[in-house]
Amino acid sequence: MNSKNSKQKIVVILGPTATGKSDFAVELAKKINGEIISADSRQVYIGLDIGSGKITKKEMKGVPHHLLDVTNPKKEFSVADYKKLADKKIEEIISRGKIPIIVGGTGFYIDSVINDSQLPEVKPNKNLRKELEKLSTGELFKILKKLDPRRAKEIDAKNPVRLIRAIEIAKTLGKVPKLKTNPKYNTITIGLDFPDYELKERIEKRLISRFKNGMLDEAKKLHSQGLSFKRMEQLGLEYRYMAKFLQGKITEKEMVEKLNLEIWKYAKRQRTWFKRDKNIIWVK
RNA sequence: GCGUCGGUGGCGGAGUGGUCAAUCGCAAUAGACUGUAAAUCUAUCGCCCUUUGGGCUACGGAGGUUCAAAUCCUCCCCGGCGCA
Repeated sequence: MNSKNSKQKIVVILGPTATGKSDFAVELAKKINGEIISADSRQVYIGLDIGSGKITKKEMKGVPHHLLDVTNPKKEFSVADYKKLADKKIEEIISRGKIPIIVGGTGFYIDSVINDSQLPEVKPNKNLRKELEKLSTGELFKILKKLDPRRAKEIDAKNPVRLIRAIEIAKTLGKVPKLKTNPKYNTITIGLDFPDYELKERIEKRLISRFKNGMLDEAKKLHSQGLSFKRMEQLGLEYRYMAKFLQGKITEKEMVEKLNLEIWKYAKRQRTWFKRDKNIIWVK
């Protein structure tokens, strides 16, 4: 009771894409003397601006923003990287006597921070992954089962990404440690959302305006700076379909149609993730 | 008008006498998520019944052949193409 109340307060603003989280956060930050920490797996990359919906300097209205532009898109970035940086930023903000406001749509990143998830300290092993990628999920599952029956029992046996990472961990640590969580902050979480038809409309309008604002040029520029189309496709959504278009794999019409649909589907996936947290205060 | 190819589930598209409520892809719906998370993956997906199961209605329409038809035959309707 007491210990809970003595915990530092932090605010989280989340919700599916295109719900106006950034603007909402700026207004709140001004009111409560806060600083914003972005929780967006794409906005961490330098140069992914229009396509990722990164807030502009002007839109920040003087409110400090953190964890935007922290790495090069050619490099891989992960939750673990995010968590380390976010933990540090939170402490810094608190030490300044201000309130940290975590804002974004990447649920996995947000949860890792507010739950203080103890992710296994095992770095990605490129060579191992390359080898494992050649195997079928059935084979991968067998390997994991031998290494760590406990983890094998609960893992998604058909998801190669999950299986490979689990094997990677088990190979170095002997097994995959049970995930420990231990929330260290007193978190208040606000969720922003809209009814389906309205969110779809917002997604469509936003996509049009992104193209108008030179999103395609941004993609071309990124490529000319050495970002491969393969990597761009990995980044998903806007970047994925612009990369396909720029390679002539799809037409412009297909790109736009596919994007509207895929962004909507993404929004629904985000909602599914957020449903697990019953403490979110939804504003619709 | 003649010829020809075709009309299949929300869409695309397999199937060409039985093992078909009908491969597959897309969409849709629900979901998972321990360093790729805008990523990756799963389930369901004609209607009804509580079921490993059963019933019903279905493959443009109407008849017919057959023990059995989405699959064969006849006529009709619709679309593409070719020739007039």
